[in-house]
Amino acid sequence: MRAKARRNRRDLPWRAPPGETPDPYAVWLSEIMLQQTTVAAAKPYFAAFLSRWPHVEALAKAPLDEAMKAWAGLGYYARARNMHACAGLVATKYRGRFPTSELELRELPGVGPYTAAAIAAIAFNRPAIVVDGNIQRVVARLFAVSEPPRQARTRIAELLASLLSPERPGDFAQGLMDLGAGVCTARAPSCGACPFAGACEAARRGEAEAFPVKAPRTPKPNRKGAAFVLRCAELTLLRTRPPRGLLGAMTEFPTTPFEEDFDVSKARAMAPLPAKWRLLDGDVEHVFTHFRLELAVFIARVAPPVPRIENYRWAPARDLDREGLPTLMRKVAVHAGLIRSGSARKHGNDMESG
DNA sequence: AAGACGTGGAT
DNA sequence: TATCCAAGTCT
Repeated sequence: MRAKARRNRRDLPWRAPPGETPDPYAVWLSEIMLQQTTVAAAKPYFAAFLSRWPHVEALAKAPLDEAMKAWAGLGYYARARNMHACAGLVATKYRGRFPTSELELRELPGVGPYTAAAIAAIAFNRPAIVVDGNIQRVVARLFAVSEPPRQARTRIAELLASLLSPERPGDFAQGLMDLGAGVCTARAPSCGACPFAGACEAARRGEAEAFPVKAPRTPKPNRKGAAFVLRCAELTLLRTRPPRGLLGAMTEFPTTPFEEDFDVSKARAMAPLPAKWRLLDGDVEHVFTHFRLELAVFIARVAPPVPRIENYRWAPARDLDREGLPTLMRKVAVHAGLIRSGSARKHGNDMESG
């Protein structure tokens, strides 16, 4: 079993070679990036961050907006704000060394019950009970847990702890996560390849896919709004969103609020300045976690000299990529013809497709 | 306690 | 096209 487990081990950039101790900073950074995010999406960001900020004190010294720019496109931007605050705290309060206890880790911004346990187990080999989405699924199937994971989290943790007390908590947690990611998958699990199939109640019933039980989902409302793309010479008008809430602290084109009953015909009055605003054909469509957005895009051009507008700034339209726009705003830029749809992202290497 | 909070890929 | 899903946290 151990040999097999080693063979099936995923080789990931934040993992230390077998037998070696991983860098706590890299473990922490990867765990923050992987929250609700696929491995494939996190990889290029992880590489870019580690290369640019090789240790926690370097990241702590970086201006917040630089960290936000580097995070742009990954989503859940509160993670980036908390990440930066956490780096500052570790650099000062802990002199650059991450605390090793689950309790202290849990107090760091952006570090919840899962991440605290994961860092304690993986980086410090502490006997923490690590329960992520993969492990919830594995345990829910093993015991045919009848409640959705969110309600059953404590019970799932207890069931997991009752299984065994692993010698190497970090390897145990990561092994279970790999099992969930590659065998005990959400859809079409490979029970025939699972070493625990014989002990699995869901598999015994032949209904592995029925677990974990799904919570009823709330429908996504539709919201509307408008964005304003203003050009002056080779510059375009940008601003920074408020530090909390949707896309908090991220760069954007001026926008209206996003509302269900938004009236596009009244949008021009909300523009950053009076101009000959032209409504572009077609909306920008974007799906957030909790609502769909149809964004109308207005464009206008003003003649130099470049007007100074409080709370706004002008940036070269040529290299908007360096502004670190969230995906919604990239779509606006594409729609307005400022950048091409295949234009290289900060970390991706996707080529122009047309 | 339950909603807010992004994005891209797979089905 | 619609829905689901991916190493959750904060309020």
